[in-house]
Amino acid sequence: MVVLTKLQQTETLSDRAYRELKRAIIQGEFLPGDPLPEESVAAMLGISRTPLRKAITRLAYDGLIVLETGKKARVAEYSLVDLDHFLQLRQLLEPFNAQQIASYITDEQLDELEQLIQVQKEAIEQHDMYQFIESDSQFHIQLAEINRNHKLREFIEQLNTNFYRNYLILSGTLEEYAAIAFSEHLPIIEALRHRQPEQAGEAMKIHIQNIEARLKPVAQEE
Amino acid sequence: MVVLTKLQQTETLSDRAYRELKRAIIQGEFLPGDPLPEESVAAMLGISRTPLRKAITRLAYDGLIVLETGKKARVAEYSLVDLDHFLQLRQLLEPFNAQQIASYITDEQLDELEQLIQVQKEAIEQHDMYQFIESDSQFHIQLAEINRNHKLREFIEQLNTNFYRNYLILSGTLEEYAAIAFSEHLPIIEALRHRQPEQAGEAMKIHIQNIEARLKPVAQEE
DNA sequence: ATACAGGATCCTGTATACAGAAAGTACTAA
DNA sequence: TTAGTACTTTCTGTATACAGGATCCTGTAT
Repeated sequence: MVVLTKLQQTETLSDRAYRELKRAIIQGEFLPGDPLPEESVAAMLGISRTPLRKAITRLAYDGLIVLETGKKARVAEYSLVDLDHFLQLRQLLEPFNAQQIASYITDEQLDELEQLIQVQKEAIEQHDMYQFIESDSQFHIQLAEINRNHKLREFIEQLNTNFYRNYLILSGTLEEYAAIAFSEHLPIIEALRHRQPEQAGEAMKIHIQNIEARLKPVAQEE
Repeated sequence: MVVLTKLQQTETLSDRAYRELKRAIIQGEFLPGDPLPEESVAAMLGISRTPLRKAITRLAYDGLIVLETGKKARVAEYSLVDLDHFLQLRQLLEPFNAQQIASYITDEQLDELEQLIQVQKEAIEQHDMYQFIESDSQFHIQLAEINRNHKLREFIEQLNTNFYRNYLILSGTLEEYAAIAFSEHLPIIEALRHRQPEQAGEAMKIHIQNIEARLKPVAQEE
């Protein structure tokens, strides 16, 4: 007898509100500090406050929204110190991840990563910086999704989501770095392709160190 | 002119529900797999479903509760694989934390840690294993609270909360290890007391490696 | 007995109502 | 003009109602 896992039930309004709000915040449609009054946001989404409140609670846990009892929720604002903190943790977790998955990544997964690399290349050629950042972030998140350690996946995803949302805002001079960042992804893929844990970890470590180095000058300007 | 930060407003019913449920789950009053129907849990707490739902959403993010659309929430069940995953991350994050805080920990903070150590000692003498685990977990969480990296604090707290809740259940033979675990805390404090980052990180690394080693035999029995 | 169908029951997801806190506004006094 | 105060509006926190899905129970057919 064939056993299939039942398909997940229809997405709830709350889930959709969560996805849509998350997207809007990441893409900068709501800016850091913007207030998010429940009634009006719910009206925008065409739902009531109840499902929205759950979505807001989740976004607060993701670090995208700040909640204070009795006050309006607002889009989180990050300082450069926060970004540095995120990078410290990425520096710790992402090379570890790259090293681990090198031993069990599949060819299909490698192909999907190559596709993302391709998207990045095109984004650079078309000077579409939003697309670049989006696919860059996606590259790191997708690498994490391969790991069997679910908590690690969660952590890396959270760090990247928080980080890239702000990277977009901070780095006006991003364009010149995009090509470099892109080129650093190649040795990571290469090491994974050859199932070399050490090299994959090392390549990721170098990449994130460089992200940090590239962010520093921007921080100086402030 | 003297400026004081305004005191936080009264805790909401939702916050209290969150704290109370978290406590009940960690202390084993609800067991892994137990269903948590909103209506009855709300009735137990003497509140309505609305504030409870927010508490449940938060506990789900903490990993203490599992939510599936349309189904009853239930207390999360962890496998030994999950525990191993938590330990891998603690292995990465906690030595890093110990190393960082060594350079700026205050004497007051060290004193508070010493007090926790004292509680642990007493718990062992009185064979109060629940108290021991509680204060052991608290020791690690309190070390994280000192770090200025807020995300790191969050991650370590989450890992410890999830870990210790299950440790209690898994380790019937805990008593013989409690004294050893306790003794491993001493060099950590000692290194912090002398503001030696390297040694603090190393002591924490050894400690967590040993936790892992002690858990392995238990895993074999299963 | 075992498997299945139908119905009753329980429970979640959602909308809505309302009290009291927060925020905004306009008016008064210096 | 500025500071302060009373009033109004807005908004959150909470309770509650209800529809439809999930679950459980019962009885029937194999």
